[in-house]
Amino acid sequence: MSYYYEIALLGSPLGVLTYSATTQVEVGAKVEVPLRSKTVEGVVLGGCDKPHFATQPLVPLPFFYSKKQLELARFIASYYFCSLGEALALFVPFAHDIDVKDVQELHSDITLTKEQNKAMEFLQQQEVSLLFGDTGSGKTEIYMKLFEKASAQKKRSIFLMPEISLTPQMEKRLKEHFGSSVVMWHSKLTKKQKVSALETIRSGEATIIAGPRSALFLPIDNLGLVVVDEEHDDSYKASSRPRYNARDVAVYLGKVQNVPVVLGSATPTLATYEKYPSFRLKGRHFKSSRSFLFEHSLEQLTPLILDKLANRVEKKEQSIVFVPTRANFKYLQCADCGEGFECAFCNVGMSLHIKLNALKCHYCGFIQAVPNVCPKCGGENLRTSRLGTAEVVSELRRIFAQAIIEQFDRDTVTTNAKLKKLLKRFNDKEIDILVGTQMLSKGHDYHDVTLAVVLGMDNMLGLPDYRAREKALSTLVQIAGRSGRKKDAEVVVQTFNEEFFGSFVEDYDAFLEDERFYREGLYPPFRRLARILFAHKNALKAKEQMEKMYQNLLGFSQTVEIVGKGECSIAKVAGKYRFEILLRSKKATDLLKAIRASRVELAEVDMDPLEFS
DNA sequence: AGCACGCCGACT
DNA sequence: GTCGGCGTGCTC
Repeated sequence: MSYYYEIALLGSPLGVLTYSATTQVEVGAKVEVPLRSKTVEGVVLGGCDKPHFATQPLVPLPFFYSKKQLELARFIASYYFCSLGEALALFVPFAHDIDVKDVQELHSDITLTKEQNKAMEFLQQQEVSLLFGDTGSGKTEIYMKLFEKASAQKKRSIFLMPEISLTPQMEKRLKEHFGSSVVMWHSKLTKKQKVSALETIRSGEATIIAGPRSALFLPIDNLGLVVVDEEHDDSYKASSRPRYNARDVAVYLGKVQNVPVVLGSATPTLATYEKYPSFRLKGRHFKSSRSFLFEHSLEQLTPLILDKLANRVEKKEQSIVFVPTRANFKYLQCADCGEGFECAFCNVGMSLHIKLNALKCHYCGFIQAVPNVCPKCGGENLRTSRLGTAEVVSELRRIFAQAIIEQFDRDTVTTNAKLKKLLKRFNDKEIDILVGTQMLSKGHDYHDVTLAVVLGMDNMLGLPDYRAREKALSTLVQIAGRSGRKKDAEVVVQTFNEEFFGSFVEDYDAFLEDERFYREGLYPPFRRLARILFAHKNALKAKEQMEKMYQNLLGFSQTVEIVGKGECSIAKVAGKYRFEILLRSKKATDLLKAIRASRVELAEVDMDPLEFS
């Protein structure tokens, strides 16, 4: 007697395949199956009739995906256009299908202010809601109180944060109140750590499961709440298949599990602000004040900035300097003939890294020696442009020889240990000036910063992205929020757009209202976008597929607008030529319908895209 | 004729 | 995605 089952292959873009078994196997069971000359893992989706072709046998494994995990995976596969196997590969299965213990109740000494209490009560009444609270207004305490309330109902909570790098300090903070009821989960855990984390979840000891995107996909019973902190952060969007947005998947998870979802931010996206009811939590419970100073200048270390920094160094106070670019300079160019130094594999300029004595491509990692003369005209006048963190650090070290100045970006902070060490040194006052990229703006606590210098805002604002204003302003607000926690602080913003930043930096509500008019009828959240990418090392092949899909899409002109098609703005990355189609519609379902019916090979669908290069 | 490389299609 | 079959083209 044989049984036949449809199997989704984990991580494979292939469709469902049929395998046989001599005994019955449960739906959701993890199995091993032969594929070609290899053994791969899969998930049983259901039984089926004996097929007309010969089948191979499956081997059941002692792991199971729950009905709800399967349902969420189906949503991801259909909305984000990947195979069910690719979607299921995100999930962690149960080690046993039974044996779920009671949730432990949490008790902490957290007391909320009147306003925080009001916020909590509001959030508890909504299915999905936004906690729109200024940096330092006490959002985290509200989350913690919500976790406590959920545990009183014998329910557990998922707490999402944008990046692994933010987990250590949040872990510390959570554990101060809830001890071993907190478990952190992220992809960088060792195998052993993962096993132990899963054990605490299974045993019922873990009541709060916290981490970045991947924390959404654990086998959690008795879920009572999902909190997405820093909901505005682009890190929630996966940049490879499945290109899901963890914030949106969290909302869907809440719907599937019938559990409230709380999104929190000091700088919420317009999308979230428009879509969900929000509670506005104003003010900061720090007593210090913050003043803004706008300097109309191109991106550089001006006398004003150096003067302010000198003043802080003298007073033994701490400063942070934000620069949106890594390396010493983003570009190198021949001043005689204008020739730029492009990566051999990508259509992007190579960045100058003086420490490596090399030009490096920030897209594919290709490295080449720094040329002495222009390879095109032989000219010796090579010119750098677009200041980066490394250059700011070396200039500041030259100017302030007595001060300790450190770099804080992806080039220097390569491991969690380095991050921890750097943050500890900064908070122990061993560092005077911390120079960094976006990393600097992301939720790390600096207690005693009295000066924040913000460079490059105009470059961010000028990006060809409908969210450029939102991104630039939220970055500025977030960086400003890192300063002035204990003592009064100054924020120096280098920009020619004082009008924009000046009007909104202390009034994000007003920005959201203004932004609504700018986007109405054109951009999300009022319209939905999908970007279809075609990448291939043969440019013609990529282009042909784009044209083919374009033709197919023309049939949907009633519901879906083709905003543009052609070469991507970065036409080649890692040796692959890239073409795109950008689609817009009033309804996501219309986009999905049109894409489903028009899809061709090579077409990589990016729903609700955040990247347009 | 023998082999390396690259493209294309199938995978149960 | 990845493997293997096969065709092209170069070398012995």
